[in-house]
Amino acid sequence: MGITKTDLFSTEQNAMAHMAKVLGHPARIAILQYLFRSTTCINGDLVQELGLAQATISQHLRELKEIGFIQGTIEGVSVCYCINPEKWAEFSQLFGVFFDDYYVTQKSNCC
Amino acid sequence: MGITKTDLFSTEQNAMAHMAKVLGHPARIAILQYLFRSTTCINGDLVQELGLAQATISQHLRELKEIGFIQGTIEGVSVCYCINPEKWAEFSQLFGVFFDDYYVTQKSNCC
DNA sequence: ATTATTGATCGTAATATTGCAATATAATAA
DNA sequence: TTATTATATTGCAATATTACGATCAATAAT
Repeated sequence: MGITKTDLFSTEQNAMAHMAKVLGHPARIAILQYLFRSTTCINGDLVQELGLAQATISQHLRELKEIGFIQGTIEGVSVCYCINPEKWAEFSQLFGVFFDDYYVTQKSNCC
Repeated sequence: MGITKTDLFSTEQNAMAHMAKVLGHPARIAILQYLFRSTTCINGDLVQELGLAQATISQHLRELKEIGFIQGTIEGVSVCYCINPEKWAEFSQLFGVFFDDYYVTQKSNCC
């Protein structure tokens, strides 16, 4: 099939999985880490930095933007991309809660 | 293509992405959350709990086990699955560091 | 021994993802 | 206007993922 049965799961579970999925590619991890440090934040730099084609980078940027990890501002001919601070904090918290939930709700370690 | 160019990225970036990718499916999120709370931790319960076929659950469990999120112990005919505490702590920390890295290394918010 | 029961694996169909060349678009410069 | 530069989109090929029926291997119950 290849299609995920999203209707079997809660909105939160689907959202969590979607967020993780977007982080599930090394190019997107690398883009985010590059944006952490970038002062210029011009899209074109990324094509130099990573070894991927411009079209491929553009696609990854779109995915990161769609879910909200990053935001883009048009600056003349180029586009300035950077982390979306509000969303970043939100996602960071969601992941934290997910991982901590194990410690909070744990009943017994039966194996 | 459909193949990820892992050689373009660091071991850490690939590891991070792989970990996120495994979390990138709602069934696997649901399985983990179920294991948080389970006291019996028998595999078969998951087939009842989620609405997926046994073969599908088994595949998801394998992925979770391969990367180390969970561990399985054979108990006669059935298999007892639960969170791997050491790995859980490790992965939790890696995600934390990744998200916090933004705040630590941030130079300027240029857009 | 025979027959459930449990869970893993195999094979396969349907769909998704990755990557890139080619092309389109949009803003500025000459 | 025309060229140039920067990014987005489209279309496609290759590969990966998701899901499940069928089957297999191992133990348990009869």
